[in-house]
Amino acid sequence: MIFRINQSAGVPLYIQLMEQVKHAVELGALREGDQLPTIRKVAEELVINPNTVVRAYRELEHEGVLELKHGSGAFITEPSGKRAPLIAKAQAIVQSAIDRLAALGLTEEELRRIFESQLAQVRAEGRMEKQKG
Amino acid sequence: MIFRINQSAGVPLYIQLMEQVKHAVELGALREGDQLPTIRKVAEELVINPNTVVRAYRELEHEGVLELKHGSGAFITEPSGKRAPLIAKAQAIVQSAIDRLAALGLTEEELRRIFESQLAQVRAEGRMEKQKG
DNA sequence: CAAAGTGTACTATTCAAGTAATACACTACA
DNA sequence: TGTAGTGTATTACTTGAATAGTACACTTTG
Repeated sequence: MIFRINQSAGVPLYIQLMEQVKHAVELGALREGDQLPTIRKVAEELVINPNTVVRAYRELEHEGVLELKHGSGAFITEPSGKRAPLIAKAQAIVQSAIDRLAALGLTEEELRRIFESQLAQVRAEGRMEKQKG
Repeated sequence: MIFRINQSAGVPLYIQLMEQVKHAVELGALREGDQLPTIRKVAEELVINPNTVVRAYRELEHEGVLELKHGSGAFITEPSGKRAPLIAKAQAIVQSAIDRLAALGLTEEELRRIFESQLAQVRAEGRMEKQKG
């Protein structure tokens, strides 16, 4: 598991970390029992404070995604679920769309704004699932 | 111009407002000379503090997107540019992708994570334009 | 058993976002 | 000319994110 964070995104770092772990689990890249990188190691690699990583891990534990074992490490507890193929399919769709958009010469910022705008549209129309399943 | 904000998104409200104005300009929905809703009106509609709106508008002014005219209002200064058709095309691509994804029964959160993950991918590979043009 | 590596627990501090309330200054318009 | 509606300015406060540093407790491994 390799984390990528964006310091200037406005989104709290611990949220970014949480999202990435969740995504890896949803995709099946992380499975039940897998060990996550150490709090200290993550903090060191990303040059952020260990407390920030602690916060992310602890919230994930609270949500039942992983388990923190005192003295030994953080381990995934949530089974990858049957949705993994669905997520993989969705990922393919997104990838092809982003590829086309990148080829058009769009900026990341422009792309983000378009994405948010369209998402808000779908949300407002109630066409988006609110809970898994 | 109608604003939509998401209080629980983690993204600062003034940033959300800025992004939406920029997007409207990029898309050509807002043109040079168009007046934006009043600071007080926006604050009232969204039930947020006027200072937050002021901040968004002021930063947009600083970026040259709009002009604040004391006593009269906020007006777009930036021409819509030749990129409008490009943005419109991009928007169509995104819309069709999101429609397909929504139909799959994906959650907004799942979709966001997939989007961020793929975007990070493209960014890391340097396949994304960094400046307009 | 000892040491290294892990998570846990504190306290203090800094910074940005957002709220709240008030007063002021300029402009458009009847 | 006045008044309503606009942006401007200021001060104070609350909250959450993130940093910084230190000490402690548990587990694994040699």
